[in-house]
Amino acid sequence: MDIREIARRAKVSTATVSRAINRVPTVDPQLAKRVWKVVDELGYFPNTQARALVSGRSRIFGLIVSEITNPFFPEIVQTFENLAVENNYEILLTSTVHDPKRMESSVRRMIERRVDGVAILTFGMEDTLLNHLRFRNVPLVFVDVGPNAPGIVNIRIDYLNGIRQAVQHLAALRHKHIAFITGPMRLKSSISRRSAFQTAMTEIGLSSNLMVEGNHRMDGGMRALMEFDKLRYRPTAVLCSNDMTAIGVLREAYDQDIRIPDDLSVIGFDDIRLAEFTIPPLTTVQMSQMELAKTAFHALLREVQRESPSTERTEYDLSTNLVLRRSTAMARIGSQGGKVRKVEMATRTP
Amino acid sequence: MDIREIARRAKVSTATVSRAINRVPTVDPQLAKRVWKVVDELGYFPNTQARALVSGRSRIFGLIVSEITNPFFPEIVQTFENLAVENNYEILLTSTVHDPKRMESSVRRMIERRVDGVAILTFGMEDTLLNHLRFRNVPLVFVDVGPNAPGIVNIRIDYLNGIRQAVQHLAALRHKHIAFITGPMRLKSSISRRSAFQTAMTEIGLSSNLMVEGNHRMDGGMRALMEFDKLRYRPTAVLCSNDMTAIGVLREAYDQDIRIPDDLSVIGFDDIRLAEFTIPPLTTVQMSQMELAKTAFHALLREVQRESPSTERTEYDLSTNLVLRRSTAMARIGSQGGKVRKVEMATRTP
DNA sequence: GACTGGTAAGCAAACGTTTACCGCATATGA
DNA sequence: TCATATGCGGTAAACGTTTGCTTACCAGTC
Repeated sequence: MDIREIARRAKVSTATVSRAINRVPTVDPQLAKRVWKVVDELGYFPNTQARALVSGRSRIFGLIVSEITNPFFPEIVQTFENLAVENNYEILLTSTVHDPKRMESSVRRMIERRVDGVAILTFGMEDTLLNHLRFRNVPLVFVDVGPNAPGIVNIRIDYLNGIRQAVQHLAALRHKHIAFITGPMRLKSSISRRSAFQTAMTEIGLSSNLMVEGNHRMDGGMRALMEFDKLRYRPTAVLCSNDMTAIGVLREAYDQDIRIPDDLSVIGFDDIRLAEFTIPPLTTVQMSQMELAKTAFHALLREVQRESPSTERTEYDLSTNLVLRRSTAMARIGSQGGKVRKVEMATRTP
Repeated sequence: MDIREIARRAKVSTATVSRAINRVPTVDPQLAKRVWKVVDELGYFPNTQARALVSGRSRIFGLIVSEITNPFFPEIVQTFENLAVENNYEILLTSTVHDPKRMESSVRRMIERRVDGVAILTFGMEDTLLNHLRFRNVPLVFVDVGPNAPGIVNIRIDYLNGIRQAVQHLAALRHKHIAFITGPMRLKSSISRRSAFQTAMTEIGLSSNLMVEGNHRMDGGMRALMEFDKLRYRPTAVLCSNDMTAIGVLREAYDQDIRIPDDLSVIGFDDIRLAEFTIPPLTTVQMSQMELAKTAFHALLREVQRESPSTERTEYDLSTNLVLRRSTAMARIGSQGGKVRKVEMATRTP
């Protein structure tokens, strides 16, 4: 069943059917109605591949993420998809799972399907791959790590604002030994977060030498907390490079009977949906995934709709903000964080 | 840059280029090498829309889920994608967000993009929509709720096995008052889980009248726990229709100072990745998302590869199993679950 | 009545592949 | 030497749309 079948039955030409379906205003309302009647009767749906072939637009946007199972992304994917249906686009979702081969295959898939644009949310991409895309004039949106080249849209994240709020919140609660668990240091975003932390600490005259490297996953947070135990001056508060790390800290603290927030204050980063439901609910720096997705999508849409290939480099800004929940508390005077609870437990347990 | 350009430069016909690229064995190795050389030099990638148009296969599988932000799905999507890249397929991911309009648009998008098959993981679909797909002979995979019709693959979940294990585990821990928080009762899967619970309870002579309806989300679990407070005989253990509900219970228990598992044992269902990292780690019934995704994908692949449109109805089985973690404990003799801790707290707080 | 201008519909080319079919060259057997 | 078989490469049709150009029709003008 194709457009010709419709044309035959509606006794018009295929051109008219095409125009009617695409709601071209010059077609006579009578004819259009006749066409639509047949279309509905037969349950006809236009073939997008044929459309794409002749029009040169696939109406597909690529979305490259690092891994779909990272709770940071589902919200983004969902928002992206919502916008896609609103605008008659499809999403080609691809994940690199931190594997260069997969990154390469992602790019290949994008090109083979002739996507109209790609949002790259994977914090880094090899130049040769990037060039494949650039060479074909595919509109590109990066977050944070895009090369500073014409025709590439960058979404810049203002890490400092939220992290400063977090640090100052802890300082106001009398914390002096504030630790930071970084992300994997090969990631630009990890580096940015860490230097925001250092800046914020220095600003208020605190030392930022209490740092250990995590991996943006829960086990990294767990291990980091164990690292702190070995230290002479244990932190009374810890800021994490993302929420998953913080959740790992919460979990390890539970195992070690370190009470959160009484014995240790914890702050995360990202504000994933789950942060509201941890135990205790996690105070964290919000970086809105919805905003991020919206910005990326609309940037792509804008690039696609402009006729002349954009030459200036576009930037968008995304701010971050502390959201207070229940994982921080006043530092206990003169004390360090750590295993204090075990004793109390002993008195309590029957 | 197209196949003709390659042909011109390699001084062969487009047919030969096509054959070389598709690794048809009859083409002379010399020629093939020449073709590949040009292909690599120019960075040529075949246009999948043109391929799809002439071959009649899009090499796209549809994947309809209810919402991507539900932590049950990312694992499935990831597995699906991994299999897709292995087999040179793409995924058209679509979510219904529990909206009939979106369900309809999902189906339309699948048809317009001419997917080679659809996995429907959304626990139910209207008949008229279903017929659009069936009419076009699109291979379909359902979980649990597929109509019992020829050509439709169903993955049947053995809820009873896992739920029986859960119930018997609780019974062995001396629990008598075991509650169940259902999912939304318009879902077939919710009904199946509930009746598995009833069966398992009846089998061992326990009454299964302690049930309240949840919504498969955290807030549903929280509300359900509050419901129990109003009861004369409060449960000492609660089984949840999914893990998100259980996480809600954990969270509400934390707010009410109900200790898990000391005061209340909690068991979830699904075993999402997160279940290992709740506080305390959640004992739950595992229904492997990876297995589910693999089964669905391979079923689709099989349907696509067979030449004659399958006429017999295919079924696959997926079993469920209890995985023990730390959210269950011995029932306290003669006691009911509930707010006992608050008193102790009072003695502890300075 | 002939011409012009405007509007709406139709014709046919084009998009980038795959593949059925054909033809040519070489090998094979008589 | 010639007829036939074999194998490989090329020609061109086909896939289902969109859209530039042409045509047809009608009304208005002189």
